[in-house]
Amino acid sequence: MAEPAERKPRKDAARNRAAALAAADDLFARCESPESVTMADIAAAAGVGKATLFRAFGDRTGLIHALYKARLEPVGTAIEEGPPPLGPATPPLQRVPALLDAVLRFKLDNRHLALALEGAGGDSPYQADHYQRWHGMLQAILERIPGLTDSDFTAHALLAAVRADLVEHLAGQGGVPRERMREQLASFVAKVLDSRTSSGTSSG
Amino acid sequence: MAEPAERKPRKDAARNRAAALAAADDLFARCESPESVTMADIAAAAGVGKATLFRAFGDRTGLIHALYKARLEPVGTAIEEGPPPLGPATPPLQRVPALLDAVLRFKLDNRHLALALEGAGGDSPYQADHYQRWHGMLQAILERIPGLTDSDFTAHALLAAVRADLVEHLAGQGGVPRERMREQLASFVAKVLDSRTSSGTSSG
DNA sequence: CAAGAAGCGGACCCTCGGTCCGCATCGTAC
DNA sequence: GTACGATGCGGACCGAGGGTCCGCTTCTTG
Repeated sequence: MAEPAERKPRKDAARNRAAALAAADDLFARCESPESVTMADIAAAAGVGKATLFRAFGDRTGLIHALYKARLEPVGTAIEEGPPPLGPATPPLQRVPALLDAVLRFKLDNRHLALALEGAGGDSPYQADHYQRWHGMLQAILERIPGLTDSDFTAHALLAAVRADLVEHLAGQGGVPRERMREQLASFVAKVLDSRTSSGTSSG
Repeated sequence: MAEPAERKPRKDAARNRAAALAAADDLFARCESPESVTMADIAAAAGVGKATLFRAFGDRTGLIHALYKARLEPVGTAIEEGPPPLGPATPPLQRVPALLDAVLRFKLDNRHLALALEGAGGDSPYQADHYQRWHGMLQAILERIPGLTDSDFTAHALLAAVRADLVEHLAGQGGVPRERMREQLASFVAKVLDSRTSSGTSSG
């Protein structure tokens, strides 16, 4: 009752929305810098007016979020309710690297999109729901590792290692091949998890 | 001879440049989001014309870089040729956490500026010289730690943990106090360094 | 002090995100 | 099928901000 909202959209509206997403997806994939893809470009490529974009998605970041969310859904559910090594049945010490590897692969597979999202506008990526989701999941898993402290910060720090622009820098300019990068990340995560987890907080 | 360039600048030019830097510094420190500080604002605050800014710094990112570089200089030299625990005389296992702590403190002390820089325009922060410098130093130190592999990636990953927007997120919205954050970072770095550094790179 | 170089500044341009409003299209009731 | 409101469409339009141009001022130098 509190939410009668959400009438089902009209047919043409749905079609236009889909066309916009497809066009945007395509443009972001092709173009070098996400900045170079303008809303007018997307509208033109989708064969709709600019206003249609803004009506459907609110603003530029809304569009990018919608795109990202669609791509992200499979990964999210795979982690939340899928089979091992990603799913909840996996013991934490294996699940953490699996999760980060999944995130890395996702960013490698969606480089331009991820870049567009994290570089979007100037509002911090840490506000975005998808980040909150990943961080929440990772932190929850970390918390189940005995002796590991500061799960909140640790989750942030680990996720920072797979930030889109870093991945792009390494894969793009750095020329680091995919598998090599996965190994390096795995090795790094292992270091964090393997260490004798007596908190070494040296005071001051 | 190959570089006759760099005539010494005219007096008023130097004065205006300094005024611009001071004004920009001030504005960035006051305003919430770096986005909200426009070039026109800076010009007005400095009492000069917009063209003077662009002549002196090339473009917006040039101005921010110049500001940042000035602030950064002391820290850079402290690491490169200062006394322990930052300077080169320090053994690697202590110098790495010292360096990262210095970076963290710097970002905490210059939050707005760092945010402005890393969020600047949309061009990756990994291209910037100051990042290259820090990464280079950190990697060089890491390389001197026996048994530690992938010093390049490790340096990136460690520096990612102190990225401006993460620091801002934790210190700002998260309300994490300064000392707490330093402890968490130290603990994280310790985990990376302390672990039995047999490279865990599982092949394939 | 004269002359030319160097710099100045604000009016101006362009791009781009975002909005407005008259018109077309859709869903529906008859 | 048709008439009629509601919903959506689209391109002209707006405002803001980065960056440039050009006639004028100020510094430098002999």
